[in-house]
Amino acid sequence: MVELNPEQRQAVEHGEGPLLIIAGPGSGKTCVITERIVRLLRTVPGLQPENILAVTFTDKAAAEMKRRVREALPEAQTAPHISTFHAFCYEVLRKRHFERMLLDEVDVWIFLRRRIDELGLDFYQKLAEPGAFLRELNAFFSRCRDELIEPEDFEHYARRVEQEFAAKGPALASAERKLEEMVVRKLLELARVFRNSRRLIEEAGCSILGSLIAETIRLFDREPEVLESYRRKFRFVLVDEFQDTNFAQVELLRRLAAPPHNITAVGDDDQAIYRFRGAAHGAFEMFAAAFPGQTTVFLNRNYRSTKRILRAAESVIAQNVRPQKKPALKTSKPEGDRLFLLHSADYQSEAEWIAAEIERLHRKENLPFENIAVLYRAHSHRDLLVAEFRRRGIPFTIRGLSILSTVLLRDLVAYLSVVDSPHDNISLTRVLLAARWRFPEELALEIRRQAARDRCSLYDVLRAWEKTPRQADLARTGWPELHRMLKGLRRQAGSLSVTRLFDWLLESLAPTFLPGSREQSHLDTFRRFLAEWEEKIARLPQLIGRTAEEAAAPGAKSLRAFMEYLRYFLDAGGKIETPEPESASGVVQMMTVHAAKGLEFPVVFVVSVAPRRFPTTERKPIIEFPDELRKAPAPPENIHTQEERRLFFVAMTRAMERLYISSVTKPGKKPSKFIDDLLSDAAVAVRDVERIEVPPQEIPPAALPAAPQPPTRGGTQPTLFGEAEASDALYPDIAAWASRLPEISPSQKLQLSASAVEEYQDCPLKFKFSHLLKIPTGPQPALTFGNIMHQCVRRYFDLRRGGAARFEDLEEFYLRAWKDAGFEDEYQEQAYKKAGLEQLREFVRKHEGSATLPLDTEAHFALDLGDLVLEGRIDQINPFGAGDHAVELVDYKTGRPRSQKDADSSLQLSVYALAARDGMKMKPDRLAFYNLSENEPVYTTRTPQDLSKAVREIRDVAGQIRQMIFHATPGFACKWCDYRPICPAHEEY
DNA sequence: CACATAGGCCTTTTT
DNA sequence: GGCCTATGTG
Repeated sequence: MVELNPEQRQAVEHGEGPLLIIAGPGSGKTCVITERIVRLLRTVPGLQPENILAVTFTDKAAAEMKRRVREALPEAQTAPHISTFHAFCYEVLRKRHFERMLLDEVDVWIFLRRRIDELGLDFYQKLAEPGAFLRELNAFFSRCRDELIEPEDFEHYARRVEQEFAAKGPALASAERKLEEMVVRKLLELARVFRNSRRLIEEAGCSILGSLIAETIRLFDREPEVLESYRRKFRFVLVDEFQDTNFAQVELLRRLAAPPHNITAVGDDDQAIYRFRGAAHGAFEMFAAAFPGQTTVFLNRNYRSTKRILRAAESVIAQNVRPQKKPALKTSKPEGDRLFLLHSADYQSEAEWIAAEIERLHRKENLPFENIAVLYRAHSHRDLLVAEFRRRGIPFTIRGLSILSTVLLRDLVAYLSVVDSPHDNISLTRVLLAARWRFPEELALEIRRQAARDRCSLYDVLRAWEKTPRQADLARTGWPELHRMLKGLRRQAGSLSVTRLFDWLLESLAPTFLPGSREQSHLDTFRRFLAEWEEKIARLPQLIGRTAEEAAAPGAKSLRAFMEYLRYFLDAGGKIETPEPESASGVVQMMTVHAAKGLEFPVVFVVSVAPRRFPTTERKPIIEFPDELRKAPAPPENIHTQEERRLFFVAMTRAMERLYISSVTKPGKKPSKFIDDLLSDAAVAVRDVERIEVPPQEIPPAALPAAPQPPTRGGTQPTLFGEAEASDALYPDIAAWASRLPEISPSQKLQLSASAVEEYQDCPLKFKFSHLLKIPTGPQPALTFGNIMHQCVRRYFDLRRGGAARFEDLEEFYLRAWKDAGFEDEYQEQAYKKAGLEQLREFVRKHEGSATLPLDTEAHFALDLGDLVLEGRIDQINPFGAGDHAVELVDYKTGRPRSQKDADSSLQLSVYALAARDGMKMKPDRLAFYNLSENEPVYTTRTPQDLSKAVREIRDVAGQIRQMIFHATPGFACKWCDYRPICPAHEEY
């Protein structure tokens, strides 16, 4: 028997009736639950283990609780039912012949993406990215499910709002009416899509994981005798992490725990951090309403942290509005070390200082690495620190690491992609970089140049060369061997299962890893992902085809299908994570604060506590849940900050002995709000906190031109390819390759276009890849479409020049010019095709009656600026106004409509104006972006000063190019960058 | 004080 | 690409 404190004992010994245990961090909560189960079994007459139901939120928590109970009751023949909410519901439903396959969020996304034409999308749709809103829509439907709102309920609501609008609409002012009309239209669309998606999923014999609870409640309400049998069976119900329950879950518990409500809820509202995935605000309020007459016990004795850590954590959480008065955390532990409040001016300095400190703790204080945890708010916040750990050789492990970003998997996926589509230029580029293929960069560059000239793929060039004297050059490389291997795999790709194909690929490459190594574990995880995919599509072929027949076609389950699935998987936000290692001894633990919940470490670093990082800025969901439909208590106004603060509180209370809080702010800027919170209690600020000013780095590395780095890998690690000799042959050294200086002959004038300059400004490395290394990318829907539309506009004016321009003629031209290159699928292609035709129809209508003909179309220019040549093509030059040589320059835009602001600040228009003025001796008095999507032009002008400024901007870029500055600037735009698979900024090791 | 502009950011996750 | 916040400007 464990020794219990008075509050713990009260919780354990409580008899019948609802019990609420508010358990602060480190207060021995799991122990209390376990002991309570043991005590109930010993004292309640006739109570058997199987009469107890205990629910948690995660598998991990359930497994842990099972283990503890088993240890406490070694003599028991049976065991209490301990599982997650979802597993419990699944079991209940299955006993009632529920045979549906469960889809998680990613698979729901993929399933619906394949049937996007059946969803009835209108407003929530994007041409360039058909699945763009799917995640938001699913999140919204999931929100509805958490509030027990079914498609029919939502439909009722939408209809009601529609009727209200019909009644009051006519009285509204026009602008307001339009706005409200839009709201109604969106609601009706949501109702329609909700209904359709539910129907499609059900027709396929599936159910959404998140709807299990609602379905179980429906079962209980429909068949009271089923509920009654569970009530009789489970005489006591215990729920862990109660603060994370949502309305549906409370409703489920309310049905299970009938009077006298033998339910025990354990939780802490100060640790509620899962609102984003549906946890309701005010779970304890709901508890009080559902189970009247509760006894509340506060467990506030902390067995984890020092007094100083607890006082600091308390001073932070005290800034939250807390409805419940609860006693402060106390401990019999010593005062302990002071907290270290670090302050750095930038993230690089922060990373270096922390890495150095960890090194020091390990060397000087003999602290084992596994005693140290680094916690961060978002995964991306760890990047610099990881680089620093690697540089210093500090061992670490990352929880929740997506293996697809590791070098090994990026390599293997590239091979798979080349096997599937040899014309995937980027993947082939990556494959050829492996030392094993001995493919010199000079040769690769020649091939890329040839591909650019011939407008074909790298693979086309390689194959063509095999029949020419250039074959001799190829023969000196590993290409013949690689090509043989790829062809062999490709021959089998249509018939072999992906797991077999993958095994074959591995045999061919013969990588060797130490058993238990990180690489081996990643490999195993990916292999398992493939096997699970095969099982999944065997049960639900509709995941890989739109129709069952399509999915059953011969070869449908092959590599092609998998690669497509993988693409969708990533679009859907899917992540393949490594399983948690059995033991993490000897390595620093890195994880998000969310992942750290429930864990404890002797030394904790909370990093990047900075404005907009921690707390993050609030981002409201694109589709907001209507207040009117909410059944759980309404959240307070500043809920976001409060939740972030709880997260910060959770982070702090993970520390047992020593806590480092690392604040980052540029000089003169305000630090994170949480730093103020930490220092809000004057006594704590003075007594318990030691401030450390981290010296800034001399030069932030991002500002440096990328210098070739010595290979840091290899050495003691095994080599990936058995026959490669050099130690750096483990992986293609993307970083070293990407930082090789390109050859620009100094005598040659730099040739630049407006888009090239903009590309450089966007990401210098991207510019280098495309303009200097000439790495070709594949066709893209937006570009294919844009190209066709430009041809059509040109055709229109050609027709007019020859007389009449009828829409029918243009239509015929359009359909003949159509190319199917690059589209994601038939749906996207048809959507584009339709939109283009509509735009052209409107274009013709709009230009009826206009008599002006262009002076020129697609006018090429090359403007010599002395040290560089500006090149480009002006879509259209029109006569404009009365002045001599006065013209209007028009650029047609097919994508997102450009705004006035876009036009005013466009470098492209400035360059056109420059070319017209200085190269063609015209007066560009008006510039226009013509938005084809809405058939509206946006006009702007440029003053001579504007043009000088543009020239300066271009010269500035040219100067940086001459200085060979080509670092990557990773950011949000990377999501759409074709070069991502070969970008060193996206390699994790 | 109201408004424009520039700069920095872009989560967390259940069978 | 869009949004939010801190900062600059009239």
